[in-house]
This record gives sequence, C-alpha cells and structure tokens, in this order.
Amino acid sequence: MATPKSPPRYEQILSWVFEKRHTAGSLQVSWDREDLDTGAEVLGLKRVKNLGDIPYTYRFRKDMPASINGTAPAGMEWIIRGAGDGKYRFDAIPTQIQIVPNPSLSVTKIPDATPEIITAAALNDEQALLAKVRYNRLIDIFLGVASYSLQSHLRTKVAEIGQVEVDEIYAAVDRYGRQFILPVQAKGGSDRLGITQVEQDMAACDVRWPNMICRNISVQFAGDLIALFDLTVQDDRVVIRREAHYKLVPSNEITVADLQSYGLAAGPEDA
DNA sequence: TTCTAATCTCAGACCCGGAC
DNA sequence: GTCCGGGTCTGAGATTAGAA
Repeated sequence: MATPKSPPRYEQILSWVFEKRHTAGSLQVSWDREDLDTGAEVLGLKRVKNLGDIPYTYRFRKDMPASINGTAPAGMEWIIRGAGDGKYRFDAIPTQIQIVPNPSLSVTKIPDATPEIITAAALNDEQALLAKVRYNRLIDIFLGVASYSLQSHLRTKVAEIGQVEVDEIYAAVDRYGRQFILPVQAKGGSDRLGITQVEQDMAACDVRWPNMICRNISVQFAGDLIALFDLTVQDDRVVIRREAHYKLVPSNEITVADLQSYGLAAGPEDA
C-alpha cells in the first residue's frame, strides 16, 4: 500500500501555527512571522527561506487548509489579515461568495481600440487585461465617469496591515465634479480576489487619497469577454455593487440591433 | 513514455522606515 | 539626504500529478 502523501510544507507549518495559537471558541488568532520558523523547526521540516510567501499563498492564491477551516463555526471561514509588520491574524468571517462572472448577464460589444502591437507584446494575462481596459476606456464606460490611469502596480505600506499592492490606480471625476480613486485588480491565472484584497485596496486609498471616494474595481477575463465588477465590503463580506460584461470586437461587427439592445448605463452616482 | 498542467518553492526586486 | 536592513510579493524554475 502506498504511503499517503503528506501535505505541502507551507500547509503543515501554517496548520501548526494555527493549532498552537488557536483557543476553542475564539474568532481571532494572532501570530507573527517567527511562528512560521518555529513551526518548521518543531515539525522537523526544512526551513522556508521566504517566510512571507506562506501567508501570501493562503491569502491570495490558495484555499485555507481544511485542517484550519474545519474549526471555523458554521457559516464562517478563516482568513489571514495583516496586523502590522511581520504580524498576522486569523479572523473568522462569514463564508465569502466567489467573485466570478455571472453567465446570465448581457454582453455589451465595444469597438476594440487596443493597438495590435500592445496585444502582441503583452507578456501575461494580467498585463493584457489591464491594457485592454485602459485602451478601450472600459472604466469610463462601466462607471460613466472620466477616468485617468494614475499608476500601475502601486506598492505602499499601510499601518496595521503591512505592504499592499494594487495592480492599477485610476483617478476619476463624474458629471457632478465628484472625484474618485479607483483601485483596479486584474484577476487571471491562479490568483483569486478575496475580502483581504478589497480591504487592503480600500485601506491604501484611504491613506493615500483620503479626500477622494474609493471604488474597488475588479476586472477578469471570462472567455472572450471582459467582466468588470464594482465591489465593496459589507458586514465582513465582499459584495458586488455592479457587474458588466464587455466584448471587444471590430467596429463593423456591431449592428444597430446590438445598439438598440443596450440599456442606459448607470454611473456610480446611481449605484 | 511523453506531454501538459498544476503546484510548490525561492531568488530577487522593490518599498518603507529607521539610523546616521 | 543617503544608506541599510527588514519585510513583502512577483515571476519563474523545479517538481509533481494526471492525461494522452
């Protein structure tokens, strides 16, 4: 009989930290970076050279190990939040809905204005997605505002959270002169969008642009469509304020019937 | 057996804050 | 103002699993 495969090193270490720090009934479990080293040592595992990769993996890439999530009260799940430099906290929060494109939503065709050279040169899905959103002004179309790309891959430090990265930041103004700051996360490949990401983006914008209204935008490829989400956090849950699907096509493929089928877009002031 | 996809891991880039 | 070290995350190579 084959020996059952042991869980990956990251999972064993994180589970050990949780088990060591968790007390029955508690909904918050604080721990720090050094615990990961201790865990590896106690478990007789090779030391992980990049300790920060462990929490990052279970915050943004993978599901929380079942050995940890299994201890959450009914209807809840554990997430990892930053709690300052080198400090983290497991928080039990209501089970999150997956932010995935709704297949029953209508599709709006947009004349594709992406320069061919950009499409050809994009190195990965995320880069291609952000370029298509930028060149086709999908943020403007989605929110009904005039938006301007401010910075790509903004990295900043937020007290109580730690380092935060936003894929792209837009500044925008609506017809009433209200100014918005729009953190945009492009999701593709194995990355997933969760409450941690949305909270971090909002916190970063709050620190850097306290006088502007923050709107969290997520963009995803959905087959040949681009899905845009306006997200927020309510009662510890990421919720979709608005969602729209766009298909970039040559302009001669858009018919009058297509145009007549589109309703009037709601701007952020209508949401 | 070979190929492909998924997963795991870590070197290096980068940001930030503290020390000087 | 500059340097340096700590911390975080990306991107990609290595490894493993599954399919053909």
